[in-house]
Amino acid sequence: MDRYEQVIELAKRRGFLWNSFELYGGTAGFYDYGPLGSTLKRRIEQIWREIYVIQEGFMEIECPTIGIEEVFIASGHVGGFSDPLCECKQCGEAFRADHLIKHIVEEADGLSNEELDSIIAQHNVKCPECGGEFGKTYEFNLMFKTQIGPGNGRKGYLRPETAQGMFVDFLRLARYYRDKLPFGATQIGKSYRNEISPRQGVIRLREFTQAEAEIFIDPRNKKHPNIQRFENTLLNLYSDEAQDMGESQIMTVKEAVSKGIIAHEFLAYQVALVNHFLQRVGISPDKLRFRQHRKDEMAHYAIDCWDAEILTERFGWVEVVGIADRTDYDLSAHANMSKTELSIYIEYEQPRMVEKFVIRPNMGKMGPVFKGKAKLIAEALKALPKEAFENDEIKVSVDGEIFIVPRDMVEFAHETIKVSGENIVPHVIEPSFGIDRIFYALLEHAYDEEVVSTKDSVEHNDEETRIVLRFKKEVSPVNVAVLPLLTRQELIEPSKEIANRLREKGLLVAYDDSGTIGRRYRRNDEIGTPYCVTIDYDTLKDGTVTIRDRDSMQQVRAEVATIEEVLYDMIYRDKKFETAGKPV
RNA sequence: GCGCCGAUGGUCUAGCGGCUAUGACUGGGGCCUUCCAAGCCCUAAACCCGGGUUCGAAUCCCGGUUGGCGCACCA
Repeated sequence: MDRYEQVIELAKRRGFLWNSFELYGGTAGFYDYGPLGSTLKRRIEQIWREIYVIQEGFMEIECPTIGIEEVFIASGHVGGFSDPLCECKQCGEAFRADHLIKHIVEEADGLSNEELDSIIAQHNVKCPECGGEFGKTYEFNLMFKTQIGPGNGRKGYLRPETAQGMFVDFLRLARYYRDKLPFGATQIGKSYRNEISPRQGVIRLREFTQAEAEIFIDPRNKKHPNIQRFENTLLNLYSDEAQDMGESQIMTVKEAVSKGIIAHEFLAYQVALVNHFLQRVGISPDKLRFRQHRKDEMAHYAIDCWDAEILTERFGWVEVVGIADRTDYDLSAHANMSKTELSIYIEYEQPRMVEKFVIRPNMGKMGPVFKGKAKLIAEALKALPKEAFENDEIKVSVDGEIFIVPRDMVEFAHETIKVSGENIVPHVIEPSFGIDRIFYALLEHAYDEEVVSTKDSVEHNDEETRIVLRFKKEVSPVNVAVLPLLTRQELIEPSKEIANRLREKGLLVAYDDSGTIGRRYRRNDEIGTPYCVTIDYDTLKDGTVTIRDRDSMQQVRAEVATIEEVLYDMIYRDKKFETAGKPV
């Protein structure tokens, strides 16, 4: 069994991850999060919220998981997702069917699959790799399609990313933030991609959870006001250049910016923030790197793009976060599609006096001549370039009709006007997290097997393996296990009382009185519970309990009276275990 | 979507045409128990689905589902 299998086996057994629809045989690409899994996932998301929503101030919004067709036409997903593919029967190589016949037909992209098939057959197109014959063309679309409403209602798609919702709401968001850049919005939610062949467990899913932030910034100023926070933070960077050499480099954020390795300060801050988040939830720093997209793999509109990658035993480096400067691509695309300006008005510090060529149609003269069309013609005149007014007669076209306007019907002049600002289309910085992948990486990095001696190891010379999930305390799905040492009424009652007090404090508590104490400790090690509180007969005498530390298996005796504060502080406030009570 | 290999209680597994289907661990109940998977008793729990071959199929064949690997794909 390799590490992946061990982790998945444990996750299945203990209620972290289950195959969806198992009762009916299961379906690839879908996973259920069990009781501990959904708790762990929620705690990861909660830390993400704390960082992005509360600290950075990028408010969370919630958009539908179904989007209408226009949204995905604008975003490029409709076009970019439905490539006609066909495969060579001989070597299995897949090709874009329309590309294969480009040299035969002019407009190859508009053709149906059947038309493509017949052209391929007619012209006897063979596989460029091996000369083999092609199979049928099929549609390759990663979006789930659906119908909104009955009959011939609107076409809809399950969203392939949460990002579009935030672009579509841009004007509302800008208003909410009182038209001041930079601002950002975030969304945590499900996205859907109908993967051809999902594998690798939770690494590639058809329904998955994304946490995305869309940060709108002034394209002329990509500095970050709070960059000093991370200036000296060390990042493991696998830059375009480093990839040529095959080795990543560790350097400070400051250095990465000043050497131009990361395109600009704002992006560098985001890379550092991702680094901070991943380590806080429990990713090992030595299994984390940031890989820059190569020039040829980067989307054409992006300036710079970095993936956070996490090292896993079976899958190698797995991309878990993408951080990109998407420029004004998305806003411009939606502006075009919706015919609505998506920009922010930015006032200059000082109003500027600008020379301008002004056109003033004389409506007194034009009205009698052009009657009802006069107004439209005047509008069209205003849109003409300066050169159009050099002749005596000005040609202008309105609704396909050409009008000749005598020059003396129009006045024009160079004027100096006051301009106090301009409309700017913000650039978008997008950190996009795959929560499910982070979840898996966390399990794998937390998983540990340790050889320990058992109770009767002296007699039997026995050793056994202890499985421990070494979760960070603030993410582990159970904070504290409360265990009566023996299954006896006089111990069970005070135990339940203590458990209730811890719950009132907001801690995630598991109460367990079945089996021997050793068995219960191991059970809790396996699900990563950082502390176990055990109630014994001394508790009844002197009001103390033992607290056992998951990682060291050491125990201290602590006062029952303040037990909830002590545990809370150890879990959330970095209080040291040794200070919790007297060593046992 | 193609090729190769697999699928047996919750988990891991034995089985190789002749069952009433191994075993371990886990789970539940009990006895005993004063801190790291102790012991004893009891108990629950499985042949992925559908066809076929055969007197007889967990076992052989076909199809599907599903998992792994390779190819392709990953906007």
